[in-house]
Amino acid sequence: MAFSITTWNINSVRLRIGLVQRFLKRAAPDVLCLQETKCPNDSFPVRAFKESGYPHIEIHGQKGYHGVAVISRHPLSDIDRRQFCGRDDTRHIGVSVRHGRRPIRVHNFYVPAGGDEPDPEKNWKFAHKLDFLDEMKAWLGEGATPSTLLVGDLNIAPLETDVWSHRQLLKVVSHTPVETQRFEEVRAAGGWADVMRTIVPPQDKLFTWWSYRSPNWETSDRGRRLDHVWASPDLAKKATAMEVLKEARGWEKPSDHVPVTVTFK
DNA sequence: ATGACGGATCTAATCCGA
Repeated sequence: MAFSITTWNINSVRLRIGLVQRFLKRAAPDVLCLQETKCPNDSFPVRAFKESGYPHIEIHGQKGYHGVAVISRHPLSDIDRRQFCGRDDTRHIGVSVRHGRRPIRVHNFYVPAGGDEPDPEKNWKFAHKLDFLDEMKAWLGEGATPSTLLVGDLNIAPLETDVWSHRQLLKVVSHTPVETQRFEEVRAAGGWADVMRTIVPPQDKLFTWWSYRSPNWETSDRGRRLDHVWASPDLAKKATAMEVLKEARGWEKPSDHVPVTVTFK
């Protein structure tokens, strides 16, 4: 039985509920993981998702900033809303999806962006980002649990081909060596496979985000791969397809991130 | 090197994103 999952930083779920519905009608994933919902739990557009055929909804939101949600065709259980770095942020939700013989555990993350200055001494946001990654590593390390996925906006572009210019972004937050090394440590500690890169070879450029600040985002194509799908090895072996819906960046009033969908057999 | 845009918020100017 095939299973598909989408991760999408939506940058306000209420503002873009129409775009999300359009996407669901077209791509019809089993599970949709959203980040930056920017929406308190009591004003989440639950009804719109139910009308789109997604009755199972678990949210972890707050007013104004951050916020994650899992939207599913299948029942969800064992909900975990974890705090990181002792802060009352809404950057994680874990669920188990009832599907096939054994449930699929899904962790949906919104890793801190890290601010402008890539120096933890001068910039507390960057220090927070590094601490957050260390805490992810400690919590999810010690080998991946089978049948588990970790998706989300991890706010790091790890490979040279995950940015439009490796050389020009080495000192830009999201692609600095301290971040890309940390990213790799978290991935390796958990035994996760970078599924997008098992489908698209590492030598090919692959982006999921294009800045709002470039009016000609498509022709200049100065993107980064900030959104990720990681899988435990047993699931990674079953990945059959991956789509980055670049077209969504050109929709009316778009998010600056596009949806990433992976299908498993 | 800077600034370019866009969203949320006690709807005006400020913080934040990456």
